[in-house]
Amino acid sequence: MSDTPDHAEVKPGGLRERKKARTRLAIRQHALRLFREQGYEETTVEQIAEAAEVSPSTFFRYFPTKEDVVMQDDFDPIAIAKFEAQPAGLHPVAALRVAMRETFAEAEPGELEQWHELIKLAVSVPELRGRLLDDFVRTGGLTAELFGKRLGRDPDDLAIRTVAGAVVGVGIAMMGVALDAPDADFVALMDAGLARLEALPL
Amino acid sequence: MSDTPDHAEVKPGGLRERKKARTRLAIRQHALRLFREQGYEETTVEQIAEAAEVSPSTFFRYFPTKEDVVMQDDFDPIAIAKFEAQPAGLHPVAALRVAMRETFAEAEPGELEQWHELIKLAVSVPELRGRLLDDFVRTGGLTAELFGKRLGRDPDDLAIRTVAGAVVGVGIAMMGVALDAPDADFVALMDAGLARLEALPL
DNA sequence: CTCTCTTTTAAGAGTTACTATCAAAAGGTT
DNA sequence: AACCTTTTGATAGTAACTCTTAAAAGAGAG
Repeated sequence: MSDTPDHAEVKPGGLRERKKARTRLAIRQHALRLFREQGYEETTVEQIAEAAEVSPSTFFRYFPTKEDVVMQDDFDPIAIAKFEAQPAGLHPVAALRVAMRETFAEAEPGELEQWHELIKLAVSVPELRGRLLDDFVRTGGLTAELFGKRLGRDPDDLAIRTVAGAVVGVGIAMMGVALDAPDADFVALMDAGLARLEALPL
Repeated sequence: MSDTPDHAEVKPGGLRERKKARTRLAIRQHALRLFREQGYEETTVEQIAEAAEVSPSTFFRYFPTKEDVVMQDDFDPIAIAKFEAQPAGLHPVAALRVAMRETFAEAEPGELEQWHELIKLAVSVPELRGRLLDDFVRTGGLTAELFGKRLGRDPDDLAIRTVAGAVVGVGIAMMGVALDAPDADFVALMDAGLARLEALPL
């Protein structure tokens, strides 16, 4: 109950934390490798655990579900900051475009590449696809909030929610396009799609 | 191999077919009742099977997954026909609005009510939500095709896919709104949202 | 270094959705 | 009644989780 634990407090750079991070990374990388080699559904959690040299229970302590190994957005918070940094007069969708372009431009090459691979995996596996879209919906809510803040309006305003929904829809559609044409530049597609949405009144 | 089976052909009005329909209905209704009473996740397939007086294996013969008991659109084919019946000059989104309004206007009151209940269930259960959105994506592809046909253009045209995606996105957003405000008229919301999309160039 | 507290991990058993197989039951035809 | 086909149920098995519990390992205090 006290705010000064008796013993063994969590040190930011302690062995414990480092080991945890290493274990997490190991599980993730072995999982992704196995998914690549033999497919998502064909890979069992047990195999992943074995490859990463941990027990299945440990796997589930790090990732609540098998899906979570694939699903984790690291881009959201960065993109949000960039969005909010745009000049106030800009159309929200325009601001979003700039934020998105900047975010991906700054990402490291390997990171972007892995992100593409994950997207492809997520889109092609039904189980993951559902989850991916779930994330999209969350993003839609977030978008509505950001738009509302920028315009000084209620984020529940129907017009705002409609446009935010359209943004999400374009994201989903472009993901489909990217699936059909694997070499397509997803960021460019997204930018072009969003450009059209700037015609929407707000 | 011949087109005249030796024995036991499928007669449209035979006992077999009627019994199958009855079984299917029984499973579905008992499942939905149990979901209502004790929640989706809390209800096991075994319970449903027992309530419907069939074996678990039979349950899975009728519905490949537990999710499928909830998920089944009966409206799509009707709405498609209505969409294609609209005059050619109309903006695709406008045609879609008319088709949607007519489809729901013709639905029987009980049917619409049950549909609302299913939507609410689907939106609130993560597992079903994923599936619902998957359906939405399928609908997006369908929409792009219908738009393409109507405009005499390639359905893979980026503009068309973008607008179709926006339609889907609005659907998702309005579903969210309907969740927040349970008494809202989903059809009216959808119509209002789509109205805004008519501003998009095509 | 050792004792002790805390966190992390492993092991085990159990639940549930789903698959596969195969024999029994019921529908339908001759 | 004889016979084929479809439907059904029983059984066994897999894999993703969940829960509980005890061992192992990190970290501070003496």
